[in-house]
Amino acid sequence: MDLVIFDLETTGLSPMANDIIQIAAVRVRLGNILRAENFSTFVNPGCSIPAFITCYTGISNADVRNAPKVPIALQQFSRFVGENTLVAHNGHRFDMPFIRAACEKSRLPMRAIGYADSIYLSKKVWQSSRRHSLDAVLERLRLNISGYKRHDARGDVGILAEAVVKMWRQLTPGCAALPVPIFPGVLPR
DNA sequence: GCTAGGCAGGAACCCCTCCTCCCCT
Repeated sequence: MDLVIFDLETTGLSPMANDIIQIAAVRVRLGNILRAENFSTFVNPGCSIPAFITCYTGISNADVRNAPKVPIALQQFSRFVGENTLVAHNGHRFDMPFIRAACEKSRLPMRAIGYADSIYLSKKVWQSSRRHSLDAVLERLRLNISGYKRHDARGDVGILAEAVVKMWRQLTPGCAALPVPIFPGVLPR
């Protein structure tokens, strides 16, 4: 069983009011990042991207104009994931609710998929800390992120994969099983 | 020109509700 580390960029924070504009993912097997096995796509949200989101993510209307719409992009992502376990940072509160809402809005038939939230890895490694943002995790792990573009799903997913593997090795040196809860989520069927 | 929604977890209190903070784009 592999892990699929993924990240979404969206037009805002509300799964009901906002839409996905980029999905990126990379596969991890037994604690090793399989960099060649990656997925990334811009997503055409069918609406204009707010200026502050373009400022924050660097993703413009021109980037998504010819991209697949949400249902197609999510179905492609779902095929890439297969039956493997998803991992996202704050996925429990952000990414997975976004995917569920996007499926519901597009009336896509759904299937069950397990997912973990890397915030729980951070909470397990640094139990006394209250800060578990991705930036806080990167700072504590002293990861060199100079080759990655932050707030672009492709960059963030590369960074997150490195962070997940590093925390995982600290908690379970053999990287046998992920030592955090696996929650029930959904992807398009 | 535009910057918001909702969960988790703690406090106070005894089972909920309220409150505050975190975290994501």
